[in-house]
Amino acid sequence: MSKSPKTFRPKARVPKGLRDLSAGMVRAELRMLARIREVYERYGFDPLETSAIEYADALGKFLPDEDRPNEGVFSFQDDDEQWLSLRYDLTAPLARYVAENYDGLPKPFRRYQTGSVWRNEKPGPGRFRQFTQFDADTVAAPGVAADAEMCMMGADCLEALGIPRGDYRIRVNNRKVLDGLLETIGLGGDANELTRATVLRSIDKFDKLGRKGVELLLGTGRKDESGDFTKGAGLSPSQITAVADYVGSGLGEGATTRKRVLESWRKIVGASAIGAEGIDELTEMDALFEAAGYGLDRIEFNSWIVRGLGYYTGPVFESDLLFEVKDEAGNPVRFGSVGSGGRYDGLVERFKGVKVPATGFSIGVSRLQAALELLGKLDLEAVAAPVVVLTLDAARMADYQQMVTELREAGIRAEMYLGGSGMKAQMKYADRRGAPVAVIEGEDERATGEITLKDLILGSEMSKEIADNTAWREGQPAQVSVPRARLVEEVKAILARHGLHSGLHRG
RNA sequence: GCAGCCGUAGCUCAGCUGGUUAGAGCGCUAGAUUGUGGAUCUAGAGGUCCCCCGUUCGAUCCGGGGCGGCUGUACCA
Repeated sequence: MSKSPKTFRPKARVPKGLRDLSAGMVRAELRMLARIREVYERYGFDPLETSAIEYADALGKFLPDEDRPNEGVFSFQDDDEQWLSLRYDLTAPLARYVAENYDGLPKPFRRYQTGSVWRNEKPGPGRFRQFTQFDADTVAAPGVAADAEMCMMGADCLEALGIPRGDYRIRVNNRKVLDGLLETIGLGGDANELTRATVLRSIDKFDKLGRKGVELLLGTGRKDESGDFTKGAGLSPSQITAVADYVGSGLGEGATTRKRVLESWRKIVGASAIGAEGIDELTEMDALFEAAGYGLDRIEFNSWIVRGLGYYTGPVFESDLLFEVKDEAGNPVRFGSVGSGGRYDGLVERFKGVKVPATGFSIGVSRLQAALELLGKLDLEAVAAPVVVLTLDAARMADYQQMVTELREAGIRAEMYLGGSGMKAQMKYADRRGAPVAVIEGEDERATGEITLKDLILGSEMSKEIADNTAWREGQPAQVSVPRARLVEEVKAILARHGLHSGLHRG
């Protein structure tokens, strides 16, 4: 029990679902963004930035009310009492931007955008409350060529990020096909809207639960591992069979080509006008994929891709990683899609009252990065640490400053030690920083007009063979004395020996 | 949101049927070594035992509530 008066000490902790990114992670993300940007630029998209905060009503759907102002989005009230929200994706702000600037934009309007988005929901593996997305969208393009382009570009991005062909798949479906299926089994019309939503959500879970699980969800319901029960759609046995047959139709021996998949779907939903339209659209996309040489190893038609309800109106697609990801403990982690998109013809209409067809693709950069990190495929060490100039004499700081400046002017990443500890600690600091070279100028050196350069990379290797500390220190391994005037050249020589160019990048 | 498990130093964890000063390993800071990274030895710093309420003479331990974490599920714009 503390008897001292209470002093308030805030607990230092990052809010849940949010995280700090250290140097390696930030650099890794920047590199990922650069690679995606290159692909988007090559496809002819232009950058756009919009604000992170929007009026809540402009984002739509999640209008905060007094009781539950934070359902899904982070919202707060401005001075004038208007509700503001942190953007939860980059598409809704795009719709606002397009509506606001409609007359001045070239149409079709093609833009890419990256940035943080925020969602007030439960975090999970690779799922954060603040995360980075990288979107490309084409607005005012009615034909499915725009959708096909998104799929191919998505594949290009994943490969540009170092994911080999075959380790990912762009999975494509069409909401019109799903609507056709529902119509075919007698679930058309306004009265069945809720049931339709439940059926679509069940189909979406095929990947996770398999045919058996989906059939339970379509029927009476399903109990999960924790004993929690999910209510089913309550379909009849024949309806369940029809849906399950459709979901299974894109798989296995029947799916040797995309055309085959479309043929089997046409048999199931072709009688419905909307279903036939959806299949015609996918047929057209297939022709474009073929013309561009994007085979089944990159893009497939997939019956269980549904995506969010009440949003997409035509082709929908997502990119999935096909290999298993395991966490630190070796348990498999289910990562969800690392990119997704589709056609949304109604978003701009909210503002303008006229339909503006649009399609887009969004890469979940943070989630993809988390997956690559667990795979050990994230390149974390591509920037060389700075050369460290030791500061052994407080009265000679100007000399050290001069050395650092010379190195920097030569394009070498360098810093002088700015802490308050002695030489041993300074060496430890240089070591921990991963510095390739330590520059030492103490009394001894100054007397002779020389400086000591210590090759820390070489020294680290040599230390493995030296058992005795005294010998290790007295031997002063991997260090040379050189004239002060040759500082830059000699440091460069050591860096070159380790394949480092100027200390800025690894060779 | 719902369900299950969990919550003790920076990290990984001990801890007596509820009893006075809560421990270890690793890590951190420093000394041994007038100016040298690893190893070794030594010392030091670091804890409202998640929070609140209750039971009790007394709670890190028992009960209730809350918060947080993990897993499953729901949702995923």
